[in-house]
Amino acid sequence: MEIPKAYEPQSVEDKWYQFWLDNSCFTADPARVSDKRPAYSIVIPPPNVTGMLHMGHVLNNTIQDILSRKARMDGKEVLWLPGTDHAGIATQVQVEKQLKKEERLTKYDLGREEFLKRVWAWKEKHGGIIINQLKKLGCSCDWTRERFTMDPEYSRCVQKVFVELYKKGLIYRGKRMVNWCPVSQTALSDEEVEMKPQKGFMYQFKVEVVDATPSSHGKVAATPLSPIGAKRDGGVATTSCDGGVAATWLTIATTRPETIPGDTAVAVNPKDPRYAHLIGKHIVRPLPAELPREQKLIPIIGDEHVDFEFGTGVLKVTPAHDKADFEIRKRWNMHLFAQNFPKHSNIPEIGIIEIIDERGTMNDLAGADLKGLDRFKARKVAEEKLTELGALVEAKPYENNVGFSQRADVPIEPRLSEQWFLKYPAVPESKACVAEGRMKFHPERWAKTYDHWLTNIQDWCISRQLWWGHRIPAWSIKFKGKDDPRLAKPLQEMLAEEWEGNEAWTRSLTGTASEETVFDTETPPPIEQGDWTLRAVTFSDLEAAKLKEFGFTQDPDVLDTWFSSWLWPFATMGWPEQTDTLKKFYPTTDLVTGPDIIFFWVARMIMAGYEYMGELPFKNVYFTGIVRDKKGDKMSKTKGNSPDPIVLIAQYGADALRFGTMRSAPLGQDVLFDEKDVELGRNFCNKLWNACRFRQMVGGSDASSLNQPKRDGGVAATSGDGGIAATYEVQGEINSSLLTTDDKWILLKLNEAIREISEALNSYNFSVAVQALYRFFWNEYCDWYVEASKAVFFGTDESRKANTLAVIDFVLSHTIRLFHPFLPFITEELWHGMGYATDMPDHQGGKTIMNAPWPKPFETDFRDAYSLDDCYLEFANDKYEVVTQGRNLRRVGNIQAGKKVKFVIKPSREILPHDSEVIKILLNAEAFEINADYAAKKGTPTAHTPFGELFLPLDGLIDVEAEKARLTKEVEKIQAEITKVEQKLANPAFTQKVPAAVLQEHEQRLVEWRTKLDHVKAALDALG
RNA sequence: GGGCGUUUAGCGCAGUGGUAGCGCACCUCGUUUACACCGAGUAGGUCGGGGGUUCGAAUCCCUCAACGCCCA
Repeated sequence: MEIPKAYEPQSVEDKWYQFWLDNSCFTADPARVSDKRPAYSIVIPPPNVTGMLHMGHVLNNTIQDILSRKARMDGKEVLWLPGTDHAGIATQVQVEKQLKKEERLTKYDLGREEFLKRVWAWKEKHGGIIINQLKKLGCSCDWTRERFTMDPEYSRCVQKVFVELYKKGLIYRGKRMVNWCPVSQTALSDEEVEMKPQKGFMYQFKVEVVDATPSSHGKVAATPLSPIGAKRDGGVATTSCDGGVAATWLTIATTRPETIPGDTAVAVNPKDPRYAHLIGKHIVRPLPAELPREQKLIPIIGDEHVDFEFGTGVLKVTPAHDKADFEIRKRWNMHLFAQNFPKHSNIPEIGIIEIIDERGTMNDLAGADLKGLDRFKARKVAEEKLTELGALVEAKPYENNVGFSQRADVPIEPRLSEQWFLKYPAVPESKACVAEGRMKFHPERWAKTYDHWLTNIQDWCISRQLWWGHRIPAWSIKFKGKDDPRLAKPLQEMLAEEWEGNEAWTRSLTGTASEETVFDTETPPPIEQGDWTLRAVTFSDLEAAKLKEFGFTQDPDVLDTWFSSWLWPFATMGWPEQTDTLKKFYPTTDLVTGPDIIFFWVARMIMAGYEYMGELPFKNVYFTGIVRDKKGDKMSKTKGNSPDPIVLIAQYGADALRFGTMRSAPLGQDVLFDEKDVELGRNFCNKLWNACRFRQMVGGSDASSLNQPKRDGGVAATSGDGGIAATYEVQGEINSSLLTTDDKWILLKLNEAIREISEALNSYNFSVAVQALYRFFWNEYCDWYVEASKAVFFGTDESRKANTLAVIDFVLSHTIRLFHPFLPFITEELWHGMGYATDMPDHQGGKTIMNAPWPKPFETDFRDAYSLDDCYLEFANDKYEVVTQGRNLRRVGNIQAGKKVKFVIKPSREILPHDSEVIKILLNAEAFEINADYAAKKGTPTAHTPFGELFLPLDGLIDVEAEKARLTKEVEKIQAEITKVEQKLANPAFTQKVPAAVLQEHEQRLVEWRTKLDHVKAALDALG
């Protein structure tokens, strides 16, 4: 049958993926786990359910697939658990965009319920895309266990966890500064904010300093300050206008003048000699301009955190719109509180004025000039206004870091708002397991980053003002007292019994033991003297129904997406039930993810693992690099520098994509991806294909030397259109006595490769493993062994031919297995097509290469049986050196690559017929003559080789001058080396101190170089 | 400002104290019965700069620089 010369991956890949699915090859069975068959598990980092496969996914999932497939071949019971993430903001934004584009509607037009229907519809339509793409890539996930973070059971886990943490007092509600995204209109956690350098201006404006005393009703009366002497650069300035009353001015620097109306204080460092004496006085805030002077007075306070150097050393404090300023206010007010307000009785508590609304628009309190403007527009207007007032001192271009919303890519607005927060559980355990090495990070350095984050950990803002996500399982109702008629009778009774102090209590409204609700009350704000809030938290549907009945309303917010993904390793395995899957496969073995989500996800999973399973969730974490383009830029949709992996797969094959990606992905470094890598992968697959094709051609079924077919193939391995057909049989036993030096050489090389590749994989060094495979297969097997084997196949010794086939089958059947984790499709095709599957029991490769045993380095017995002594490595290397030298001579003689010529050697040792035949073929020589008495003519190109003096008799056809020049250059090179070694050896410090072995090695090196020099000089002389 | 990482041939990378390597690209030759998605052979490097330790440094130490990432 005609076999295609080039490998055609498309049909092969689809065929085998379907075969694996049909035969449940990826399905893990906890019942099969035993001491002899240990469990191996990975949970996939769940991709965004509506996302598309990108190069980052390719890298990440190829690695997981390699680990999984290798573990199967190691005889483990493997669970690679897949699934998708609902990805709150990302998905919601996507659907909103679509809605706007196609129907010109906003989510508010539809209402929450209807909008969520649309999101689910979107999910149904697009949710399968990325899963199918992973299948295209060859991922061996257990699809029967596929999970989605909003599956009903999963949602229940999320709610259960929320309730338990609330009960423990770790979840609380609070009015805090949060990172607010004015576009998505939701709070974001610190981790979702990306700092980006931003070009803007540093504005300096001056304000008047006044003495002020608060009047009895809180208003401040001002008297201009008498002149003071201090005059500093940019700091305090005293001006005296026309003999009038002199005023003192402070200069303040800011990048956000639009927030001036929100300033409630000015802070200086109490240790700053320029300003310390001003603490306790007030300044006149320039904006809003229309306010009466006494309403614009704000205090100057001291705060040790103020940087002397930054700006003018005077900081405007906008507690409602800046995190640091919020903290300053808090510190100051606490300081006053601690001192019972004695010292600075003229400085009241610092207030807080919100001037920007949730959409990033200035509100009424921002003043007539700014009101209604977008915050960036307002900045311009504020600048104009300051100029108009004569307050603006300067505006200098300035670059600073601004927090951006990762999703919406707009500057976040620090904003005070009511949110849910979580105090992280199990922090000490989580820190210890990595610090003590029970959990390993690869590369190790990420452990530091992890530790640092855990040390400075901040409470997690877990609420999001979104609609798509897990609704917070908290309900509330307002009431005035336990007798408030707004409360249903049972609630009144409950309050009467339980409501003492502020402790939370648990009750079952439905009277069922398994269904319960946690209750708690919130104190009303003191000023309003408003209602109390009765809060109820439950994950029980029955209880929730009851709450609704009693008039409770559910919190409108949803939980941060990561609040569901941090449960992923066990929630996907059936937790809280103690399922068999959970029992056998948790903790998981490896986690493969990007370092960009080390805080978002990895750290939080570890904490959840300890909190809920009492154990770490995985033993190893492999952090991939970031995939960049060949110029080093991060790949992104907006830049358009990210190739579509699916297009690449269609063009080159999934194996090629995997191979190319892994080959260029060094441990711990970013991956500079180039389509050339995929092309290389395709070429490699083609080489593999053709090497097998060669085996098939030399050992076809009509070859008399081959055994009769043993069986009829078994698995339907072959395709009528393009596969390799099993038209011949696998060769049987290798006959030790018939092994050539080439055979021994390649077997020893194979052994080296097995060792090297296994070691690389065990240490997660994938690119090293791929490169070792590449080198072994291409440079050692194809370039030397296959070529050398032609000496046998073109000969007449049938038993030798059969033996060589046996060696080839041995090497190929091992090599294909070594390749399988990297190139799952082509290896499965060849495994069957070459007939290697038929020699194996069903569960060990007979059915699929996936379960074929991973090759092990040879045992001593095996080496002895086949006389695999390392001396054969050296001998064969010497032989190939003769060939290389000979090819060099061809080049010297300008012999065209295709032309057959005669070589002569004056042997320095015995050369057996087989070896001389190999040399002849590898040199593409007409003849390889062994002649101890050969007398070369002047001008005959010659080279010294390990087998003796090699000649290429050409009857003076060569360019003597060019060859002389080449050899002269060679002489110079060798002489330089000799000088180097001689100098070393002449140094007594060297000869006396260096270890004997090193000294000996240097001495021998000198001898070798000198011999070589003699030979090259002789060759030069021979040219005349 | 603090931390981490990187800097070796045109490009991408190996190289844990003892003769600087691999792949790709380049250049030359070649369609020989596995493969032109191929084969053969050249050429190409003061190992980022400076200093130190050492008989000996790409490798260890110090320092500077550039680039990248993370945290303030």
